[in-house]
Amino acid sequence: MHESTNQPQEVPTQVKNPDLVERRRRQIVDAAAKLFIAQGFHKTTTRQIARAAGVSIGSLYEYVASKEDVLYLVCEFIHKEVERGVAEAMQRTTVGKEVLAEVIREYFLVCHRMSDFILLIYQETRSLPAVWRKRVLENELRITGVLVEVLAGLADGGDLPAMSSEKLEMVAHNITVLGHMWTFRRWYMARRYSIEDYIRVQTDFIIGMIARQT
Amino acid sequence: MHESTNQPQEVPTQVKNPDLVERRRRQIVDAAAKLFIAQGFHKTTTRQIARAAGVSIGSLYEYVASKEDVLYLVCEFIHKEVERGVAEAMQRTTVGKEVLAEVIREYFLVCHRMSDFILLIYQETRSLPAVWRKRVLENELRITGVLVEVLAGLADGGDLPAMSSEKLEMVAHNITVLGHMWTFRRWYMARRYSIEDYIRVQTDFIIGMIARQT
DNA sequence: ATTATCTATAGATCTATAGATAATGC
DNA sequence: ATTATCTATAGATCTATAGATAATGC
Repeated sequence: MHESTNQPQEVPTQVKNPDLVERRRRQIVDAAAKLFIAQGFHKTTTRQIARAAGVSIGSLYEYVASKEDVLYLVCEFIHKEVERGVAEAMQRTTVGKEVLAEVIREYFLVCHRMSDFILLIYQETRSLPAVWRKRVLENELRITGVLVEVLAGLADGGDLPAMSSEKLEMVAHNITVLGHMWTFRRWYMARRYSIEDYIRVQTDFIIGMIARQT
Repeated sequence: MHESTNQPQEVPTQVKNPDLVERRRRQIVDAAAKLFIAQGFHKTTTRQIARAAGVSIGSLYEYVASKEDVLYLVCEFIHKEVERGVAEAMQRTTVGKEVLAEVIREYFLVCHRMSDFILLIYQETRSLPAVWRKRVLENELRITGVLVEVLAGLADGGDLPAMSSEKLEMVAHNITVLGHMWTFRRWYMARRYSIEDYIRVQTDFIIGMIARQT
C-alpha cells in the first residue's frame, strides 16, 4: 500500500510566508478557542473570530478556506497541548512502587487544567467535515496510546500485574475516559469532590480494577 | 424553600387539545431525532423537520416556539427511553450472586441499543438554552440514580462489599460513563470487540474495582 | 512587482410569523 | 365561533469573495 495515494491534506492558505502563517494562525486559534468555549462553534461568527484575533474578515480567509478550517485548527492545537501535557507529566513520574498512582494523578491533573478544551472536542467534533473528524479521532487515540506505552512499561518492569495486551489497552481507555469524566460531569462532581478527592477515589478504583486481572 | 418560586416551565404550544399536542409532538420528535442524528442539530433546518414530520412549517410553530424547543423535546424523549430501558432491565435481573454482573450487562446493552441517542445528547446539550440544559443534566443524574439504588440494594443484601455511600455513588457514575464510552469510542472499540466482549472485559474490571474497597 | 491586508457587499440561507383557509362542534 | 392548518414571505444573519489599498523588497 502506497502512502502517497493518501494526499495528507492540510488547511490551505493564500499567504506565502510560513512564519507569518504560523503567527497569524496562532492569533486566530487563540481567539477562536476562547469564543468556541464561551459560545459554541455555531453561535460564533467568522467576524467575531476575526475581530478577536485582531485581523479583518478578509485576512482571516487568507489563512483558512472556511469556518470549519478554524475549528480543525483549534482541535489540532488542543490535542497538541494535551499530548504535551501528558508527555511532560509522564516524565515527571518517578520509578518504583507508586508509579501507577502518580501516572493517574498527573494525567487527571492535565484533564483538570484542560477541562474546557477537552469538553469542546467532545461537543464540536461532529461539526467537522469527515476527513478532519477522522484526524481528530486519530489524535484522540494517540493520547490513549501514550498511556498504553506507560502501562506496558510498568507491566514489563513487574510494577503491574501482567495481563493481555488487549486488557492493558482497555485499562488505558478506561483511565482516559475517567479523566474526561471529570470534565463532562464536573458540573456535578465539583459539588462534592475537589479534584484531589476525585483523584484519590478513582485511583483506588483503577488499582482495584487491575489487581484482580490475570 | 418554596418549590412554587420556580415556575416549572414547559415547552409552549398554541394548540388547545392535549391529545393532539402529544400526537403531533411525537411525530415531530421522531422526525427530528433522526435528522439530528444524521446531520446534527445546526445543519438540520426547521423546514426539514416539518417535512419529515408530515406537517407544514407553520404548524410546526404551533407546537413549539423555537427550534431549540424541538431539541429539548428530543432530549426529554431520549432520557425517558433510556430510563425506561434501564428500569426494565433492572427488573429482569434475578437475585443472588451474579446480580451485579447482570445489572452491568443489562445497562450496557441499553447503551448499545441507544448508542446514537446517547451520542446526540453528549454532542448537542450545549446548543440548548440554559434552563433546559440544566434539566437535561438533571435527567442524566436521574439515570445514574437508578444505578445507585440498585447498588445500594445489593450492598444492603450483602451481595456487594459494604462501602461508603460516597464511593457507591462514584461506582454508579463510573458504570454509567463506561457504558457511554461504548457509544462515543465505538468507532474504535467495535474494530476489536463485539458488545459482548466489551461487557465481559469491563464487568471484570468493575467487579475488581469494587472488591478492594472498604 | 509581489505579497499581505482591508472594506464593502453579493448571494445564500434560515427562522419565525402574518394572514388566509379549512375543519370541527355547537 | 373556535380551533387547527397552510402558504407565502419579512426580516435578520452570516459566510465567503471581489476588488481596492497598503506594505515590502528588489
